[in-house]
Amino acid sequence: MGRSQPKLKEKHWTPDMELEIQKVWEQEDTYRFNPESEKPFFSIDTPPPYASGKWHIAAAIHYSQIDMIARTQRMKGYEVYFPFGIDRNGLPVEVETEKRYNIKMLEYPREEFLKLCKDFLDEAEKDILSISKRLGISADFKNYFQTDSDTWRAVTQATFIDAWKKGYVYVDYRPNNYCPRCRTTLADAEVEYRELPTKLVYLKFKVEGTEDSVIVATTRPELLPACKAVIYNPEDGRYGWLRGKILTTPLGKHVPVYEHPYANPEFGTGLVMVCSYGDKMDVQLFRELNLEPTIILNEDGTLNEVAGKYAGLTVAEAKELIIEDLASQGYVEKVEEIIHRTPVCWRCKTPLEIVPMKEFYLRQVEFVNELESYISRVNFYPDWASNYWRDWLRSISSDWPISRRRYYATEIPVWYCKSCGKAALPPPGKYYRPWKDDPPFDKCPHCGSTDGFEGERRVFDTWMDSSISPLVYNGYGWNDWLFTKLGSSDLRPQGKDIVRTWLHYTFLRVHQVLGEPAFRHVWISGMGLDSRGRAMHKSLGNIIYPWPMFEKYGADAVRFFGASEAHHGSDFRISEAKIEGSFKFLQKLWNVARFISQFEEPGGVEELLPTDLWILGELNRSIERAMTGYSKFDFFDPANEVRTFVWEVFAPHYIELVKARAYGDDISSKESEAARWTLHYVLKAILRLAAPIIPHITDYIWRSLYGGSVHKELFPETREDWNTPYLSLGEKLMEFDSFVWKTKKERGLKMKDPISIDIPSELKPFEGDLRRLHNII
RNA sequence: GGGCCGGUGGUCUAGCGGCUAUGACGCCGCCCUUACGAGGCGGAGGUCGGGGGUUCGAGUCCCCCCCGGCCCA
Repeated sequence: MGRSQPKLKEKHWTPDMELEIQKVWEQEDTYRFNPESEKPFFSIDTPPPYASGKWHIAAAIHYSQIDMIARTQRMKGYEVYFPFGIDRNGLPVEVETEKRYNIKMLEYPREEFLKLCKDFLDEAEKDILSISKRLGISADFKNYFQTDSDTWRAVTQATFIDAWKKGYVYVDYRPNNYCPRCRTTLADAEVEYRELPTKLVYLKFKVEGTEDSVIVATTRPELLPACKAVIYNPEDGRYGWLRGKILTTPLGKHVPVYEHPYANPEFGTGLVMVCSYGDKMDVQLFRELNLEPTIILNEDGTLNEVAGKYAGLTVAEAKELIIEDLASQGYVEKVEEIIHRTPVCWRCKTPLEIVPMKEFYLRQVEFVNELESYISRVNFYPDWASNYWRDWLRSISSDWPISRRRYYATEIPVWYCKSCGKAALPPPGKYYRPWKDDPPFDKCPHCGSTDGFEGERRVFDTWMDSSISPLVYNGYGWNDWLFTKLGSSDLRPQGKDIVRTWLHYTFLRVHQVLGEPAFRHVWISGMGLDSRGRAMHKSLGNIIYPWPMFEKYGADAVRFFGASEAHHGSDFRISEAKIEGSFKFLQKLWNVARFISQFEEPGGVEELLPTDLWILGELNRSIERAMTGYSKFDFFDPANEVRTFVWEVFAPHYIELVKARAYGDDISSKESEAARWTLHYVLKAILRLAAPIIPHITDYIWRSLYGGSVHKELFPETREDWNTPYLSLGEKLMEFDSFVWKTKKERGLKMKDPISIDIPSELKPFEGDLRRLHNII
């Protein structure tokens, strides 16, 4: 009869069954990348997650979506290179290490501090790797990358040496964002802004040669010793009479007055003090007005001897004291408490200062036009996401300061000749640590001296490492054979929040190395928010952690939720109730498969009945819609299409209609075979269609019923011969089912009780199946 | 202050000038029907962010504003 015990024994799908299938994947090495493959390659520039703190569910969902991209491309016939990396460089680990051991990095032996950082990273890394594996990420975890490995750092240094030779690197002394806590220069891209309370102090300035005085409002009275001018807006009628006048500051210094549009008439009194340097505007004004800056800050954020009696104090201390002093001398008109938009360090949130320092710069201003031309050569998903990058490119006005006065990062590979002082660079290819190692040469290339060298102690901005990920992953600098095959990565997946850093710097660096766009595809995702639409933060207590979700519902439920919640690119809200809802769908799919698994799959079929052709037509339509979503790396439509098809159409209508036929009681074997063949055909198509999104349950079912792995299959294709006129009757058919069920309920009949009811003439083709289902007499 | 994206029942979503605005999840009743940690039937719930305008007719086109997110100044 073709009917037996279900091949799927378990009555329910449970999360621990995912672990079984993961074990099989590991043993089989199911996702192994074969560099010798004849298939076209597709390589993904996996974002290396930072090894610190715990992952929350939004990060897990983000990575599961990236995994869906990899799986999609495999099922489209590509040989997919899906590396995995862990980001371990930079400030966060230093800050964490300082906190954990209650030490200060700069007062701690460098070598030992690095060791403490490494221990911390090794530990944090484990959590990320285990979550990623539990999610079913099909990346290569056996050969994962670390951004602090000798290999990676050697490539970072090699690309720097390359840039140096090409003239893209220079050293300059200029005012920069400076974090007094981390004691390092920061790039514009690393600056964040906070609304912080501060004091707005109204100070009295005398107008020289008159008895008049004017009031200047400032949030930075402690910079008064470095005040070099006062400005007002040319539109501001109150101050026209000040043109060309000299003011005397409360400290007795004489400063000129200028008209300048930067002065905001609405702020304070409309008169603005120009100091070196209160903010970015001051930097600009010193340049434009050709003023001579006076440096008032030390590297540790305290004031220097220029500040006179305030020397040695921190900015905050000096501010309080100077307000007090000036007030007692009658110079303070009033003090207001205001909320001020303050630049802070992206990592430690300390308010930044502007301090001139000698730093290495990588040229980017001169590349902006070429980079912008890449926007039209690269596919963005969603397409409007390219705006994020375009806007940033158009706002770039200065080069990238790449040197940092930190420890846990890639060292700048430069030695300075003790005789002539000039910089000497080693040959590329090795990892160099100039602060502790001797240079690989003993003669100065500039002056020929053999007096020895001083090693550079500074390190690179961590984005110098991250920005070459598509090169390092693919073999550049360590496996030429692989890199020749793969080139730079094909696709960059990342969040929208790091476009100005990771995406921009990558395009810049790869352009400088290869002279072409880093990627063909850029996939920018939205942010995962809590159920009320807020970002998840420790301080809000709204973080959902992944492990409890895995234990209750499994990775596939989390993944399916992540795919079905929102279209790609928009922010999405995460709630446990919805993950539970996804789990219910998996249950439904399991039971559908379990039901079908009791029937032998016929080797072929002679003739299909109208009901069979109808569902195959529906399947065609679902495949088409799902594939449109997959082609845009948007998993919303595929997930919802599969769910709707299985839950709303296939299970409640088709399966019910052909159940009797499939069982084969009182029916010709030909007709029974048609039903059984169709059931299996549809199930196989559905499993393949859903496999990238829910890889565990689909593979478990596939292996149990058909052998081999669903992940070695290609996507199902539509078939023209399934597009029959029966498809257009589907809606009527399902409406009629509901009508009969409703009528039986109204008449107090049980579902299998016989009923006398007219079948609409247009549904005559389905008459046999309808009569058997509803017991129509 | 500027840019980008979005704003359709609690949540997600269809809609892309034309009948009383889709569907799902969730919620509330009633029922039980051997693939089903399910299912069936019914129900509540929406000023389509607000205001103007174009049109015979607007979630749907135009303008202004408001709100949210991200980015920038």
